[in-house]
Parts: sequence; C-alpha cells; structure tokens
Amino acid sequence: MQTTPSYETPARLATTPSWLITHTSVHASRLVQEAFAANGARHYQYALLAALAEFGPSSQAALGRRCGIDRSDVVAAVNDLVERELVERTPDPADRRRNTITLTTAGKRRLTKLDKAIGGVQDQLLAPLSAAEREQLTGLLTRVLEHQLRE
Amino acid sequence: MQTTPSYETPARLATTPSWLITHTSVHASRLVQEAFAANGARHYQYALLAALAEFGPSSQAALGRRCGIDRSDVVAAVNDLVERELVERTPDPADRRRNTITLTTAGKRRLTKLDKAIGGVQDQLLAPLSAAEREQLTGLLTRVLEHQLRE
DNA sequence: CTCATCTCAGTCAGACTGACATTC
DNA sequence: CGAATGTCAGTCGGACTGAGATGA
Repeated sequence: MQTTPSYETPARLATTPSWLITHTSVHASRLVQEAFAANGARHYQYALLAALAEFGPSSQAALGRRCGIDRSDVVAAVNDLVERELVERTPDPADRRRNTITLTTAGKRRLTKLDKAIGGVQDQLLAPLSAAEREQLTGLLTRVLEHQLRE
Repeated sequence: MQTTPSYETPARLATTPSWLITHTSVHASRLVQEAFAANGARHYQYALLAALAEFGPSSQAALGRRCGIDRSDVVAAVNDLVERELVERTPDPADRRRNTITLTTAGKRRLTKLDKAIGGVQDQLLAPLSAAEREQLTGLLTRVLEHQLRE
C-alpha cells in the first residue's frame, strides 16, 4: 500500500441514480461487446435473433419496436444477419411494403451460443450480488424502464 | 381495439440485467442531457464542477480519475468551462506538467443550478419507485460499479 | 530512462434525424 | 389523402486510442 490516493468519486455523482446507471452501463456495454465480438456479433443482432426466436417471423418495423431499435438501424443489422445466413429476408406478399424476416436454423444455433456468452457477462457484471439481489435489481430496473416507455 | 400488438420486449432481453441497465441508461442520458442543455452544460462539466467543489483545486488528471473521464476529454471539457469562466486554469508551480483547475464563484453558482436540474431528472426517472426503493437501487448499482472499478 | 501530464487528432459503436419512394 | 414501411445518408455526444511534447 502506497500513498496513491484512491480518488474517490464525488458524492454528488456517487449518490445520483442517473449517474450510477449511465456509468454502470459503460462497463456493462463493454463486457457485452467483448463477449459478442468473440462470437462475431453485436448486441443489436442478438436482440433481433431473440425477438425472432420468441415471436416468430416478423417485419423489420415490428422487430425494431420490440427491441427498441430504430428502423434505420434494423436495416443495417438485418443486412448483416442475412449475409451470415442467420436470418432470411423475404418480401411479404400480404403487404408489399414489408419484408418478412425469418430465423434460419443456423440463426437458432447462433442464438444459443450467444445466450451462453451473455449469461457469462451477467455473472461478471453482477458478481458482488446474491441471486436475490440480482432479482431485486432486475425488478427495479424493469419498473423504471417500463415507466419511461409509457411517457 | 384493433389488432395492434403491444410489442412486448423479448424475454431474453427483459430478463437480462445488462440489457436493462444499458437500455435504461439511454433514457436516463437523454433526460440528463436535456436538463443540462437547458442550462447550457453537459454532464462532463457537471461532474468536473462537482469534483472541484468537493475536493478543491485539482489537476486535470486527478479530475479525470475521480469522475471516470478520459484525460483527453477532460481537456475539452475544461476548455469549455474556462471559456465560460466557471473554472480557472493555472499552471502548477510545484509540478510544471500540471494545470491547477480552480472553481470560480460563478462556477459554484452554476453548480447549484445544475444540482437542481439533475435532481429533477432523478424524480422523472425514478417516478415509479418509492424512496426506499430508490435507495435500494442506488445501493445495488454502487456495489456493481465498485466491483467493476476494482477489476 | 521511465513515468505522468497535457494536448490533439482521429476512431468507434450506438442512438437518432430527415428525406425519399413505395404501398396500404 | 394520411400513415406505415424499408432504405439511405448523415449527425451527434460519449468513450476511447495513439502519438507527441514537456517535465518530474
């Protein structure tokens, strides 16, 4: 132990929830990005695959709404997924404005791989918390987020 | 009521803490940015002012460490604060590599204004939570964040 | 020589905006 | 007609990298 001051963070920041959330988010994002990068993916792509697995074939607009991704960003992410043959993009005959995006079997496999990766990230991120505390945190954030979405 | 699906978010995302944190962070950041923009500031500047108010005159490097801001970004933020005469930048005679950044009285005034702005944001953001729950959330995030910093 | 400090230039991913053509 | 969809081009703030100059 040397004299190196530990540089504690200002109380105004450390006690401000918005600061805690955004700052924690930086670390969370980095862990997520690293985990996904090791599997050649980004988190938008994981979100889209997850939505497709749960709700079946969807239009790009619907995917965007469910995942909270802008439709213009959905375009780019789907382009990438199509190139990797993890999803298929086919015109919707019932509504010719739409594309129907469908998960391929390779896409399903990739999703389970990414599930593991993201699971590992949660353990890294929440290491200091017990299982009960993790649920607490999840519950609180869910309520905060839902409130924001209905504004 | 029509068939409009309510577009619920995929369970894989909604139950993943890292996703909740980063997604909530987007909303928090927007609220913060709007509140600060109304006072002609950004959140880096608030952090620096807070650190100066609490710990007194500091070098730019120390400010960066305390606030979790990269040294190169501290430069830009301090430039801006100096222009607005909210801080003063003077060379440190004891160590001529360093600048000593000092809060001006205008800076102190601005800080209390920003305190109010950021306080309002917390209420908007955490509206659905009770006071006890807000403390719970703060406590959990603090532990998570501290763990990340000691990695 | 090594290390810290300040500075600048530039990158990067994510979130978002505006516009446009097409179709409902 | 107004509204939704997919697409493209571009913006924006925040986080970060690399390098250089100076000095401890």
